[in-house]
Amino acid sequence: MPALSVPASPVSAAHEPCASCGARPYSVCSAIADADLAALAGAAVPQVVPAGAGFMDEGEPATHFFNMTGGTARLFKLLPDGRRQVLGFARAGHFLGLASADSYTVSAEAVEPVRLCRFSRPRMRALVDGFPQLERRLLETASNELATAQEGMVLLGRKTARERVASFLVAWAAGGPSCLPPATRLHLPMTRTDIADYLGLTIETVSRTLTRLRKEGLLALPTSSEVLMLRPAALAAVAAGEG
Amino acid sequence: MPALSVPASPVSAAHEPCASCGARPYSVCSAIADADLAALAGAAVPQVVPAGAGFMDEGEPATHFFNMTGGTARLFKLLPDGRRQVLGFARAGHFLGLASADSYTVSAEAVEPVRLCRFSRPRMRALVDGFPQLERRLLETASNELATAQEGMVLLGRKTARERVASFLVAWAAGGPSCLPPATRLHLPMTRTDIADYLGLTIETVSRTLTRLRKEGLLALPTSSEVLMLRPAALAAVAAGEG
DNA sequence: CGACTGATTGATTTCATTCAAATATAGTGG
DNA sequence: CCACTATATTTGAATGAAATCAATCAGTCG
Repeated sequence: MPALSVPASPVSAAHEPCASCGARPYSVCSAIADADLAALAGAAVPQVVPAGAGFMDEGEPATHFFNMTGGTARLFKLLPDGRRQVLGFARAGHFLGLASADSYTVSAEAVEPVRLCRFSRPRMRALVDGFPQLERRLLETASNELATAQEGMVLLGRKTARERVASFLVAWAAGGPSCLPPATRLHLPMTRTDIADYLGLTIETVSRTLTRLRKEGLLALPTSSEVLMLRPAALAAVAAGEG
Repeated sequence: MPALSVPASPVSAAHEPCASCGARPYSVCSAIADADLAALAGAAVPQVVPAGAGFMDEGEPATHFFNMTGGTARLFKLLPDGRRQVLGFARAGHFLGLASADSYTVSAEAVEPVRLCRFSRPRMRALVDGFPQLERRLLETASNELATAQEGMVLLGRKTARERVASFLVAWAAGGPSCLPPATRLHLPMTRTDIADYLGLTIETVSRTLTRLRKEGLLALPTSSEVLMLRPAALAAVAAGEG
């Protein structure tokens, strides 16, 4: 093991990134001041997860927290017979692994290649102890996640297929970096199966519903993974349960 | 207005309660040590909410946090046309009002008379600043709520009516003070409409499903608000998606 | 005791699912 | 580059679980 000295260490390139991380402004990491970035970088282990691979397993010991810096992941839970509920899709800035339990309560897989920073529990604990604002930020994050999940319950419990699909598109459009205006041209990296499992529907119903919205002129489907919102306000109205 | 003196104030009876509060061990208040209870009691305003009354309104400015000390409340969200999704039922020890937003994201009404302590935002902020363990406890609470809501998404998105009703009963049985073993005799203070709106079903389906579970011998219904779990393990299996 | 609200039961309908097939897209090796 | 295979998506027809419509039954409270 090397001595305690650090400034300009051999792995400085790997410790540098926090300062230039594009996801930082949108993530919990923004709670750490520029001057303290070294501590953050020292705890973060960058990692790439290839498309389709899982990196968090429901029921397994929760050894790490994850902060997404790129790509898209699906969060989901499985029933014993294989039925799947996708809880959401995570993009850059999303913090994963929050759970007071010592096992993960959800699973996560990369939809498209994911870049993330891994924090071991002990190191995360040390960070939180050293930077109390970080804990406040985590609480804020957890509260937002909670509100999102509760919105998900409304969608799954009380919305029609049409409203669910519209809600998904509107939320996805708004879900980019929070400073940008909602996009009207969307790229959907996930499959119809992912969408169906998120909306509590079947792939056939998702497909039919998209076709219907297209025929009604609310959107266009240049390819199966591209959506052009032609009447965003109308889609938002449908999503809200008014259309 | 009285002077700043406080110890043994005229309202000492109202400032005493934290020490003898039955809900404290199960609530976020357990983060505050006995020695500091005065600070807690100074911030808490006890309140009684009569059955049927609301005390938190989605969309209204989030001026307070609430800590339930008795009774049962329903948390819910409404769609513009009146469709309702009940997000959960809160009992003693439940902390309400968590939201990074400055407006409430959910509404709350008393199902049966509710006792709670109200904390204004500024006072809560002061408490959290003074007792960092409290913030940790809040994060823990929020994480648990998140896990519960995600479980709710699985229920609403992928479970059958039968599985939903069984899940509700099993969760309600387990939802008492966390130290007690799950009860097999349940009292349900909420109406079938509340249950239906929680499970994403209609009252007719809830009623029919309960009748079916009764005919199958999994439970008995001495009155419409009393449930006797005759085969708790079988019910748990149904709830988990195995029955 | 009637009027009211909430719960149960029955008959019918409907929205989404399931089953089935066709079409489009992506990937691979010749 | 293209044929060929595998996978994903779309579309169609039939089925089904829960919703809706409708009526009865059971408690509660002036």
